[in-house]
Amino acid sequence: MSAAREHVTTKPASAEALTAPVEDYLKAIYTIGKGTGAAATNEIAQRLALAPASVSGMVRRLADQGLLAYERYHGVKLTESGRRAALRTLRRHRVIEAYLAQALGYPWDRVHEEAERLEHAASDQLVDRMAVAIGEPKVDPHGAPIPTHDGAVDETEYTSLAELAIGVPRLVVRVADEDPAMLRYLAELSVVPGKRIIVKAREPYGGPITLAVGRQEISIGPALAAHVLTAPVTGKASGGRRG
Amino acid sequence: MSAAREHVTTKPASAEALTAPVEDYLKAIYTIGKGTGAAATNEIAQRLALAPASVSGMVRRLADQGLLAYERYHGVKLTESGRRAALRTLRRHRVIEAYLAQALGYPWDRVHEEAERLEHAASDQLVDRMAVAIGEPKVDPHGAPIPTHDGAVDETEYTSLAELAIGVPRLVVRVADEDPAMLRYLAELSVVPGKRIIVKAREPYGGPITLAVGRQEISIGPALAAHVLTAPVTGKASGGRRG
DNA sequence: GCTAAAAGTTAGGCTGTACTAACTAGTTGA
DNA sequence: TCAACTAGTTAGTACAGCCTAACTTTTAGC
Repeated sequence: MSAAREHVTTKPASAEALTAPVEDYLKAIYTIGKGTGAAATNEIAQRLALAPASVSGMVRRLADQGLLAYERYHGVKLTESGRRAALRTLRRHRVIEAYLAQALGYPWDRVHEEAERLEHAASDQLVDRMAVAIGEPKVDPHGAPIPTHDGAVDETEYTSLAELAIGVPRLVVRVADEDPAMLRYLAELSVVPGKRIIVKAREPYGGPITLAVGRQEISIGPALAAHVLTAPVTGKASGGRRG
Repeated sequence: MSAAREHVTTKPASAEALTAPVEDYLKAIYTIGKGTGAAATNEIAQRLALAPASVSGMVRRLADQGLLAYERYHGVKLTESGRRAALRTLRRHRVIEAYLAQALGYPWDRVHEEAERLEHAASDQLVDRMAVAIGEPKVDPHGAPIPTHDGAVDETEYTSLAELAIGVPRLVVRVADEDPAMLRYLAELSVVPGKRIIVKAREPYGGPITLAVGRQEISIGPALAAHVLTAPVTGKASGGRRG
């Protein structure tokens, strides 16, 4: 009897335990708005593979809950509370990805899908333990920055391979994480975070981009190149970890 | 239009991807029926903390899906397919519990709650990797047997501490996993899987049971004792692992 | 400045899972 | 044998999320 009394389910302060779909909306809105900007209904719908009408409905409910600011016909913006929730989910997702890759040997093209489900089920507690177990990495396996426990995140904008100047050495810092086939292809080409590359040539009208990766020379299309982000090569930055 | 058509959701062969509530029902029915017996509506309702009416409804749908055999007013029994699904979930749950405890240092009173959510999100792939990472244990941290990948499980029935003969040395093999406070209390008393115990005395009318654990002598109530399962002490069995 | 296209919304429906209230079937004890 | 209790069911409702179809608002090009 007195033992049962002790079962207090300590809720982490404000958190009302968002549903999986809600977390997905917030994540999408955050990613579209890059943290601070606005997101259009259609863009949210496309990213979540939902009908725009569904987004209209959900968005109104989320606004009622104070998670986002919404003006009819004019897109949405996360509130501070919505932003915090989005970053919490993003942290979960990326820590889980990193953990799966580093601790369980998951191939980097499969971590995203698994994390997509686990991020809604794992507690913050568990995620923190995972982070500690792999040495609190700053980025996930695709180079995306991992938000800290209290919502700080590196929002540096990087230049994609598609818009790079020719002849300047760069460091690959991040690649898009959603398409497994693309990730396998990039890994084959050694275009992975931490690699030094130089754009050698770019053909006009959507033509191929030629680049040097290590001692190899490869050609990729602009659609793929747009999914590879790069940073300047500096003395201190190297090896696939930023910080 | 044509883009929407492409949304093919490649289902993994037979598995229709059960929802979390469905998996919970199957698990509950399996546990109540000990694998083969029947489960009463009210018992399912109580275990899942739902209204009996809700169970009636769900049970009919599960019967339609071929997961269980159902005769109105006479309880339900898992079909072979239902049993397989239940064991798949049970395996997930217990491997996750074991992994959390062994690989991430989770305290044994918290693994159950976390696993309760993760079991619905983790892929079989991930669960297998976790199992390998901790050496394919046969039991979870509370001593519950872990079903194998192909649905085999140790269904040995053990004698609870409440119904034990006096003076006979026994081995604790399993404790109930759901109540964190109870688990902390048991750990305090060193009543954990693998421990040798002897019942020294039992008072009638629900009175305390006195037992020797190591060099200590302790007294517990029959309600608690019923949640501790024991096996005979043999030469080969020892140390908290069965098999 | 107007009109057509694009973007977004509302209306109405469906499914899954839960609830309460009211009813029925099965069981048990006098 | 049947009344009363227990167990289980049906009926009707709700809510979250999704959908399509039809409508409205905004925007962009002339």
